[in-house]
Amino acid sequence: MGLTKTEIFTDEQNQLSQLLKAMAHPARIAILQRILKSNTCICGDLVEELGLAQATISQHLKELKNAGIIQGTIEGVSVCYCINPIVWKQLELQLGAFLGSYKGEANCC
Amino acid sequence: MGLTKTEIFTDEQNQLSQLLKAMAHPARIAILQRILKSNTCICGDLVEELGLAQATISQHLKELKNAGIIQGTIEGVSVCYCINPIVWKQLELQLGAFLGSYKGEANCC
DNA sequence: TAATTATATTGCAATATTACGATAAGTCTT
DNA sequence: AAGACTTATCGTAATATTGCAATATAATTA
Repeated sequence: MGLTKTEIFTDEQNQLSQLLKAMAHPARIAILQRILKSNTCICGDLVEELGLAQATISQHLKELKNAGIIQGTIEGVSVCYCINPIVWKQLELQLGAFLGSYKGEANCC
Repeated sequence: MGLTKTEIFTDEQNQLSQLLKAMAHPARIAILQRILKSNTCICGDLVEELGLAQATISQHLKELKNAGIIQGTIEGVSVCYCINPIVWKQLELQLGAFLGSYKGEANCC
């Protein structure tokens, strides 16, 4: 096995889990935080700032890009990455609704 | 390799990525949604409602429990799971701050 | 055009995850 | 205690992820 059974879940569940998975790595959180901080985009600064090899950073960026969370633009020699506003907003809404649907303590456990 | 370099990240980054990872699977999202819906807890209903084997569900529950997102109480023959309010709130805050720190479009890409 | 710089891709080894059957462990009923 | 029932754990096979060196690709500069 070892293969997630996506067929049995809703599109929403699969989609949300994809986005979460893309963010579920400390390096990718660090990358996103870095992008959020320098409101402007960044590029290979990451390789210096995080302690990971260039190939590894590039791979993490690719995953974030594949998930649609960030987008990259070629800027001369380097590449400039930034948040994809649409996906980010969607994530914010979806996650907000999900997390917010918990109505504290009450009855259980 | 194949081993995440947690040493080089902050506790916050590692912790948040752990929580996200625990939720980053459609089955575990489905489980959480199920728990959120029946505000009360649930148990082996999941095995019937999701189309996964009992061992698989049990494993997913264990992961959610290990991450601290849910907690289980033995209730006679069955086990009752529910949200851990403290961790949930923390997640809500941390993620809210993270996602909310993006100040739309502006300059880039 | 050649050298330089920045990023992407490939190939690989180590480790992690997913799913499940089989089985163990625990609780309840009789 | 014996059986029924629920949940956990173990073992295993398939697949995915992580990280990096090496190399390829692309743009800029000399």
